[in-house]
Amino acid sequence: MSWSKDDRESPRGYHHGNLKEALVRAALELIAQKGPAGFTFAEAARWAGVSPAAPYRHFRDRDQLLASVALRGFNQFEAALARAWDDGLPDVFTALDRLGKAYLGFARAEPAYYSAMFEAGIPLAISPELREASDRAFAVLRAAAEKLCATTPAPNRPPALMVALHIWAMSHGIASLFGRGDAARRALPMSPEELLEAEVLVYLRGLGVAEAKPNGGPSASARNPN
Amino acid sequence: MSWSKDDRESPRGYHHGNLKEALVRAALELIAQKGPAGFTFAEAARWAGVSPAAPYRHFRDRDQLLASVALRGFNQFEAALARAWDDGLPDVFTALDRLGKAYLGFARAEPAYYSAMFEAGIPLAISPELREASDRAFAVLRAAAEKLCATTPAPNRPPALMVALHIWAMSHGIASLFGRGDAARRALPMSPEELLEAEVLVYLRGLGVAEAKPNGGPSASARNPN
DNA sequence: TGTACATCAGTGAACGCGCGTTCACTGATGTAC
DNA sequence: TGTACATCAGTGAACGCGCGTTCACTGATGTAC
Repeated sequence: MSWSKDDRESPRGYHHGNLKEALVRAALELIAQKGPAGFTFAEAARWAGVSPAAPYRHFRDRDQLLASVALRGFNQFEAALARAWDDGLPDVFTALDRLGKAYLGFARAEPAYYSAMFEAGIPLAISPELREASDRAFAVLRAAAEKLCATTPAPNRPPALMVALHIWAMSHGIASLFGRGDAARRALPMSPEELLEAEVLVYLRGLGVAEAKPNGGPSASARNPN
Repeated sequence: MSWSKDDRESPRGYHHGNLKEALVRAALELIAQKGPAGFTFAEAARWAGVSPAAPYRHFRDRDQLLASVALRGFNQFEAALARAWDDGLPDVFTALDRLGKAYLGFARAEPAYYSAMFEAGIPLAISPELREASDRAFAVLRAAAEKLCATTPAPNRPPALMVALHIWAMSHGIASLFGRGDAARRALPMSPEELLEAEVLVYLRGLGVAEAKPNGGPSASARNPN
């Protein structure tokens, strides 16, 4: 997120070369430092080493820049979730546990992306790409829910969409209440990861799918919440 | 939230009479309109019909005013939750369902309070009162979790603190992802209330406490999520 | 290979604006006697 | 009951500042011929 070699290596002349990219990175850095509110168009320009008028060549306004940040965030988020889920291999429960950890990991490692995506108040309707990117990210959760539900015999199989929304809500709830270490937070009896894992475990048992692996739980690091 | 009779009835002379109160209300109104970021000290003063220097008699800065808003928010939140929980009467499950609905109801009816409390980035450490108010609100969830856990035989009774945190995370997750109608949101197959109720039901079944009332579920409006 | 020209990305100066904050002040209120 | 005085809450003018936005401009790049 800080200056990388790429930014500095050629001392740039009149043309920046990759200003759009640099502005997105500047925005990320500023959001990380001061929250989505504490970032201004002018400061992003300064950060990119460019005059205050230059950003207007690339973004109509602040919101469009923020939307651009959120868009990249959703893409990276989707990639991280998909990588963790890995099509449910080697088994649904192990993969689901990885998925939850990836969710929390992303929120913690990329708080700027996360807040641009979920807390900055950018409406998804601002651009079709944004909505699509958001949908693709959710589709990973949805796919996981499908596979999970498929382990239950059809008669009382829960609706996968609902399960996906529940998993999302649990993950987001824990991420946004306890997931970012910096702010003065409530002391917890366990890490956010453990808390989420336990929550999902209980939930799965309630769905009637977790019984499939009664001995030891879904992953090596699982602890019995009882 | 808008001008009530109290504000207008005496046309006020040199002294406002209740400026502190009026500033808190102005902040609430402004936060409701434009989010916690889009509210300024100066505008709150204008809203209260007072010179821009006047607020300094009552608040050191913007953050202290925001903290004051959050403090009142926690107090009202606690009251609403406690009223809904009603000591777990007539039975734990009915009361818990009311509690969840009260949580979502508060977040929807008082988005300004809710975001000052959870999203404005005010650290709880800013004042002891704030932390205490927040603790008291959480204590209601905690009490509910205690009573819930007490329905399970001791040997594998889940830790109440963990259960309280889980319930909080579910409620907050749903409230902040789907709970506020205004922003362009994702289309849902059910209302946030139904979604949360179903989620908690599954979770309770997973805990092993919901079996106590297998027929019909915890409340009249409960739907079997299967 | 060289030249003319169009296009493009960034400049820098300027503007109006609202904000946060300060200051000496003044009008209102309450209290001591 | 009246007067003097202290305290307090709000005034209004002023300041420096950074922001968003515009404008005519200019340096660099690419392309046609």
